[in-house]
Amino acid sequence: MKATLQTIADELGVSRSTVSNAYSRPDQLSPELRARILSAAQRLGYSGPNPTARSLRSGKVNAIGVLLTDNLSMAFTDPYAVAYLRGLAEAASARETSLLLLNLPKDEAAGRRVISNAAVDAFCLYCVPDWHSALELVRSRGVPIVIGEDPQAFGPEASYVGIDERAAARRLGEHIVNLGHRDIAVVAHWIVDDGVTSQVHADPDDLRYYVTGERVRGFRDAFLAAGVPWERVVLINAAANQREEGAEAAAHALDRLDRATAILCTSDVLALGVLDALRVRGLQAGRDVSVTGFDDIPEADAAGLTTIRQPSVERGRLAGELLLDPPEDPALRRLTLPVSLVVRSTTGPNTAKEKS
Amino acid sequence: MKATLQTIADELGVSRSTVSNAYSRPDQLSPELRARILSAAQRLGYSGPNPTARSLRSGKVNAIGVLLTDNLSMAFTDPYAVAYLRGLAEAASARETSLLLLNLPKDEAAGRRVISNAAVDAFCLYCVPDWHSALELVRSRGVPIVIGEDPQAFGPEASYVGIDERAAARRLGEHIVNLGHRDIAVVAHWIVDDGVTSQVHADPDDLRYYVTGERVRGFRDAFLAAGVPWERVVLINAAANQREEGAEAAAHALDRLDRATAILCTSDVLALGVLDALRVRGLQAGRDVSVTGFDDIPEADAAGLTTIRQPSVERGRLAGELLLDPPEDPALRRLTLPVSLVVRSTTGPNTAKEKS
DNA sequence: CCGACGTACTGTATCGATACAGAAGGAACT
DNA sequence: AGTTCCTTCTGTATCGATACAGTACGTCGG
Repeated sequence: MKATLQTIADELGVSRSTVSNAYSRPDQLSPELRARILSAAQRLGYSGPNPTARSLRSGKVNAIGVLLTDNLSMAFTDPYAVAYLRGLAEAASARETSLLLLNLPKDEAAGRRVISNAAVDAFCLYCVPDWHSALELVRSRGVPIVIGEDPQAFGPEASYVGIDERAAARRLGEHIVNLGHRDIAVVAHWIVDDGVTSQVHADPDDLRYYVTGERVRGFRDAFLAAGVPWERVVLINAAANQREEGAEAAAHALDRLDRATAILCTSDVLALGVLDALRVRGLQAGRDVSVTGFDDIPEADAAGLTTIRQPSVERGRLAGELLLDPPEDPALRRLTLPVSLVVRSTTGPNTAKEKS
Repeated sequence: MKATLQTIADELGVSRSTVSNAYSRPDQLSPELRARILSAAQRLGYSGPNPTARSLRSGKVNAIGVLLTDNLSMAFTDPYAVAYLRGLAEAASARETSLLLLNLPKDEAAGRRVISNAAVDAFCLYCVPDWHSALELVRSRGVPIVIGEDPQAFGPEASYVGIDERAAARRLGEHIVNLGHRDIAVVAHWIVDDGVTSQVHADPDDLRYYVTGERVRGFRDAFLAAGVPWERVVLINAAANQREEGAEAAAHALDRLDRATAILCTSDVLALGVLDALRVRGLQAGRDVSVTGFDDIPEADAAGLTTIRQPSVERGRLAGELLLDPPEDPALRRLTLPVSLVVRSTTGPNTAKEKS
């Protein structure tokens, strides 16, 4: 039989309310009585108010639900995701709030149960496939939501912290075409049925994953403005957002007669893999082939990678703050953060002979 | 006014129990009525039983609390920790249980509140400083606990999944002394007050962090057995378990006249940093200087690092299983997993001229 | 025709706390 | 002395569900 507030109250002959106050509102009772209560609690092995009961009554859980797809290790492995989570955890921790990691299993019914059963004050969605079936259920829970990707995904009532993915990607594309590149490959990660890293013919509007789609469309915007038709661009699907897949993907751009002179990637992780592939082939990034990434993860600096810097930690931190201290003004709940183009050594002028 | 079970019950003129059964025990009512209930719920914007209330009544939360020190990014950055968490999440997810990340803040009172308020069915402790003040509170919560480090930390009632750290380290030490090395440095991460990477004079029994202490003691066991006194060993404190600090620490072993011919590290991450430092100095690992790690993280293979392989993912998975499906027999709740010595290219015979 | 049984649903007690109105008693002020 | 106020504690209602015993009603074998 576990001790409860009532156990302590009976022991000391005081009311349950008073014992509750000893924990939750110490100013409501005399210090002496409070000391007696706490020592009786210690003696009886009572470790403080039951969190579940407290949550039921007070309506607060002090937890944010973080939705992760079943590919959970991605959330820990991808440097951008780690940075985001760190920012989120910082904001939460500062408010004595914890993160509940909700790993959505493949089975749809099980996923619905996980969401329904999650005791949380709010949900944070990031890196969640935007077509996932359980998302509607998240909204129906009626708690605050913050999203980090498609600003339209949940309608205007959801908070949003993101960047203008497309405009940012366009800046990378412009940088590349301004350097004179015309034989261009794009390495992107999205979901295709076979899940193999390979060259594909795809319309950027068909790519699953909002972020990937926007970034590729941004590249295309730049190419079209410079007179490079999309058909001339080699689009390569990376089966996962991993360095190895980036290297794999690069093979499709490098090991052919009309070798690309520039490879744009939808993430730094993929770009690092592309750089690996260059190294293996004795090619020099920035001279023989230009390479760009996206995100500016810590490793990008050491690799000299030209990329878009985005405030990843800040994104997470702001997401947490929007959930826990929402501003009155709805406009302030939809934040688009600035990014910057970071030009390093992996991009340079096109030195290849111009095709006839 | 949010809808509850009662709202739906009133709407349809049935009892609250029946509505509850529609969600939790579908076999207790006719399919037709259940369909009517679910559709009324949809109409009234009811998203299923309130998780908090359900938890209060049923006594289950479907969450495991994972204690992390305030250095939260470590948990996501350290490859061993990531692997462990992945295993834990796998075991939890298979049982529709989520992980509640409890980030203990520096402030002690706040840390106690975080632990007290955590609605969890069990706690998992790993990578938590063993001297942390909040740990006693964890035990007093009276829920199952699994620990991953010092098997004695919580007494026999806590489950335990670990390895024999000391014996494993001893195998590395024996490998090194068998190769003829006598001028040895040890790079270890523990907590000292100034938090600077530097050579120190310390007794292995004084190192804070159980794991570091055991591993260093294991090294010493091997040295002593081979006749190498501990005083001859250079012990270097790495300020953090990070690659950069490993490189920094290596300087203290390499940039001196009596250069060490072998450097043993308490983790692969540190060892990778030591290898970086060798490379910068034009030294070859395994020929000029032998280097060992610990853990066998994925990067260790590529680096050719001699190390101890331990089942990191498995450790996490078993921890989750012990918490969620505890075996009857208490002996089966205390698991010591096997490890293996993996000899790769970073260790080799001592080729330095023997000191006079 | 009767008792046993199964199905479908109901009603009340309960999980363990907090909120809030209120009571008792003493101090302070007029 | 009477009023007000403050401090300190009490008592009841309530948060939103589930457990479990109980009821109503049909079915079925003997």
